[in-house]
Amino acid sequence: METEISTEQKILDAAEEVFIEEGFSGARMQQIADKAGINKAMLHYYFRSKDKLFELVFAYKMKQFMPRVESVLQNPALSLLDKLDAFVEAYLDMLRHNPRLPMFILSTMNRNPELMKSANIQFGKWIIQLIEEEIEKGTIKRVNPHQFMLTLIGMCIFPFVGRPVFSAVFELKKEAYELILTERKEHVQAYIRFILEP
Amino acid sequence: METEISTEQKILDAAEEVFIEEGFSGARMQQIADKAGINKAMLHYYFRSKDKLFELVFAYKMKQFMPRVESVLQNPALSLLDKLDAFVEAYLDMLRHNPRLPMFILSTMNRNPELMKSANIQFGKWIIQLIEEEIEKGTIKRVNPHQFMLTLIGMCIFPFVGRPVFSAVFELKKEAYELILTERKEHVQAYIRFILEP
DNA sequence: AAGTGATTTAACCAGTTGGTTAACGCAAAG
DNA sequence: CTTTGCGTTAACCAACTGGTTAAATCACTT
Repeated sequence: METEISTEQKILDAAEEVFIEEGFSGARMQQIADKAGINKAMLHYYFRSKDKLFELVFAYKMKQFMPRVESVLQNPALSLLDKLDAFVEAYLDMLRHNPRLPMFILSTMNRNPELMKSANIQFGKWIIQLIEEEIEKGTIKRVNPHQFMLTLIGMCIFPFVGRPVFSAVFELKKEAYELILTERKEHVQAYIRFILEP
Repeated sequence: METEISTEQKILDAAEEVFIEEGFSGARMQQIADKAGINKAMLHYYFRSKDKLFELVFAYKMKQFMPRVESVLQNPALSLLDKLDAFVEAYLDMLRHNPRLPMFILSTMNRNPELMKSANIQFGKWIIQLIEEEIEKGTIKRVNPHQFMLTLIGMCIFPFVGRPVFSAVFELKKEAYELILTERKEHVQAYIRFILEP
């Protein structure tokens, strides 16, 4: 049985694909219409303009990109190490299912930094505070929280945004790079423990 | 005294700025002409087409982006740790002078992976081989060379491509982020020693 | 001064782009 | 059966885009 997909949703799906592949200025309304299997005028009927359509797609993708970790972070039964482990686990899984997401968000934000409004931002402060508390308590080694988080997030994201360059420089074929991505989770988690465990 | 700048060079400089700011599809030939202070027809007189002009700019920027480390890597007077230290030192300095370079290269390569031809690629193999040799000799700890290099390069590049997102999430103002970039070098070098020193 | 080749300009052009419009189809409501 | 309002379409449009052209200007040689 076929699930009915509304025209609106077909447009959003197509727009997502095209914007991620081509970026805002590279994307063409006609291309989105074709991919959605509809008339170009429908795009403007449902979403007034290219800008509006892009805003919606971007906000949706941004939500996906920002880790939803409030519940994990606030779970008192978990140590900081366990929390970070869970974060890396979930985040790397999500990225493997959306490998082009990071480049889409990062490159869009680079040309349009004010777009950040559409995102939930709170968890940054929480993590920093959490790290500082644990350092005070002496349960983890003393590190610079921002430098540490920059490295940690970079370790998750860079394999995806840097893939073409990295696999060219180190002459890694598709399968070899896939293997690296598979093993990345353990590697990052080992890094966390190695850096933080007293 | 004023140094004469050829029209050709003025165009290249302007094209570089515009392509880096806007990307290929976002860049406009008229904008490049305006920035170079010349007529649009001159662009086509000196460089046949937008594609040709972009290719030149990209190849030039790619050369800048790829670290030139042959001499350092092959200097037998330096230990691997010293070589990596020197690499990080030089590379982070270069990036601080060209903060938008990484995003330009990475996003272009993501949409156009075959452009890699224009780059010198050899140093990847050398570094991997070097790391494996040192592991054999027991002078550094046993690590997965590719995972290690992915982390190391990511540590250098991510602060630049991820800046807008990161500074928003952690609510870092310009000065705070600049400080982090300043301290990044030491942080990366400390990481290298911490991971590799037996 | 006239010729010559490279450089520069304004005007132009055809194709593309985001966006609009007016008519049409069609199901539900009256 | 007619009306009403949403969904859909083809045709259209003005602005913009990369690219061209023919004439003008400049620097230099003869």
